Amino acid sequence: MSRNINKIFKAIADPTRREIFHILVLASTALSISQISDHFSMSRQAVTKHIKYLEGAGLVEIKDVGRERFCHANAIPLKEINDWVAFYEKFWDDKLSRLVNHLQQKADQKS
Amino acid sequence: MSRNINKIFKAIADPTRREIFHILVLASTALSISQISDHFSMSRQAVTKHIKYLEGAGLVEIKDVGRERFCHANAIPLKEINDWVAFYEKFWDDKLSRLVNHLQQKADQKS
DNA sequence: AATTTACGCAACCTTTTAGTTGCTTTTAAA
DNA sequence: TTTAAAAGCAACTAAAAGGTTGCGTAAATT
Repeated sequence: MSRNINKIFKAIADPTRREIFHILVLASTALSISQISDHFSMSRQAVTKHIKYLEGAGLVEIKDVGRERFCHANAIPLKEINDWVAFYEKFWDDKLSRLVNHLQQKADQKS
Repeated sequence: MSRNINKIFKAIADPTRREIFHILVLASTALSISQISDHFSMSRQAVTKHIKYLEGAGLVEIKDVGRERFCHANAIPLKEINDWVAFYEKFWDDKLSRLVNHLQQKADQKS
C-alpha cells in the first residue's frame, strides 16, 4: 500500500495523465478507452499507455464489458499525496512560523 | 508561476529528490552539495543533477559561499500540489458523498 | 456473412532520466 | 606554495518515457 506511493507520484507527474484523471473524475459515467482518447490529439495507443500508469497507481479502475473497457477514477490513492504534502504545510507559512516550527522540531528531536 | 506546476510535479516524483528535499527541510542550517551527497550512495554529480531539478521547481534555493554552494528548502511551491490534490478531496470520501458531490457538480455545470 | 468497431500486442523510434567517470577551476588549508 | 577540498562541465551509458505504426482478434453491426 505504502510502497505504491512512487507509482502514484509518477502517475500524476504527467500532464496528460492528470487530464485523463480529471476527465474521469468529472464524467458522470465510466468512459471507454476510445471515449477518453477522443479528448486527445495523440493516438489511442498512447492514451492506453497513460491509462496503464494510472491503473497501476490505483487511480483508475477498469471494467470489461464486451469489446469495451470502461474506466472510472478512484481518488483514494491521492490521500497519500495529500499526506505527503501536508507535512510540509507548516513550512510554507511566513518566516516567523517557519522559525517556530523549526525550533519545535529541534526540540522534538531531543526529547 | 502556474506553468511551473509540471516542474514541481516532476521534481517530487522522484524518491531521491523527495529525500533530498526532506533532508533540507529538516536541516537546521543550509547544507552544501557535498553534505547532501554524503547522505546517498550515488555520486556527487548525480545528486547535483537532482538538486538542479529541485532548484528548477523552486523547491531548493542555493547561495554560493566561497567554493561551497549552500542549499535550503523552500516549501512554498508545494502549495500548488496541495491545491491540485485538494480539488479531489471530495472524491475520496465515502461513496454517498461522492454521489452527492457528483450531482452537485452536474448542477453547477448547468447553472 | 461481411464489415466495422474497440481494443491489445508488438516492434520501433526519439527524447529524457538517472546514473557514471574524467578533467578543470576555484577556494581553502598545510 | 604545494596540496586538498568543493564543485562545475562535458562526454558517455543504460534504461525508461512518450509517442508512433501495423497487425490481429473479439464483439457488434449491417
